[in-house]
Amino acid sequence: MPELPEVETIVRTLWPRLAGRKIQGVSLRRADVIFPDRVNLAGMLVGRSLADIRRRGKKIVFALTDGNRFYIHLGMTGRLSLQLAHTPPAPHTHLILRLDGREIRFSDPRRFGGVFWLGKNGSADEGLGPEPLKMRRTQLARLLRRTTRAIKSALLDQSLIAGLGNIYADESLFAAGIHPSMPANKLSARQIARLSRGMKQVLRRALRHRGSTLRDYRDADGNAGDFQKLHRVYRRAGMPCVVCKTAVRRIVISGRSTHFCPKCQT
DNA sequence: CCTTAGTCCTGCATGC
DNA sequence: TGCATGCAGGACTAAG
Repeated sequence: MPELPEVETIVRTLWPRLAGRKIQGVSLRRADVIFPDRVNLAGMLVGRSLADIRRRGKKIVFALTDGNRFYIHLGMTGRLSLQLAHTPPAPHTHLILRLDGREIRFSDPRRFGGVFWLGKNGSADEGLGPEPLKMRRTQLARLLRRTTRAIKSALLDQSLIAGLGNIYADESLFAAGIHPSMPANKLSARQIARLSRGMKQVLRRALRHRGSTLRDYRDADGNAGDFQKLHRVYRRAGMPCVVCKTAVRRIVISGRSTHFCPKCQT
């Protein structure tokens, strides 16, 4: 599932090559991936140029030179790719933006993702907490102090911290040596410090490895990431902890599978 | 406040 | 071999 490192990698592979390009045409193959559904996307996009593409949380935010903006959320299985126009589109390609000889294509088999029109006034920050890589330890402490939920659950809450998903929440908690069930407001100052550091370290490493490809994720050029090889707990239930050899456990928190080492995480 | 369960959806793994 | 079933989960909603 694309989380912060995957989404950031897509933006980094997309934007440098698309700066200023004009959208020549729009092919909407499934109208129900557009929100709100009344938006005439083609009418708003054709003839406009790309002023910016950036990431906010897990959103890919497109800015047009006329001041309008929209974002794409990839959900579970969404992909955004830059391909030559003559390449046959992958199955479940819902939206195509034709540029010069190339196209930006949005595909998403499971359709948990979508294209969200913001217009000139809508904000991509809506519903999102701060960026984890820009967060200071004190800010993290402030956020976590005011909730009693399990820390794992808090890390997944985009309105608290924007960009972590199931993989990086589990990996961050392992890096910090914190049990995922621990109530967020019970973390010691020391644990907060370890989490602040561990979370950023995990995200930066994942960025360096261009994200994690378990099945679906690819960057805009179709390349897989390789951080999945460095996962220390995620989807490693029953396998020995890389630090202490204790079997990694899998439990369910907030309906999400959660992986941790019972010895290293307390 | 919190949690759980259900919803959306398809592809893949499993089991008979 | 082929079918049915279960599971994965990001974000949201409803219910308890």
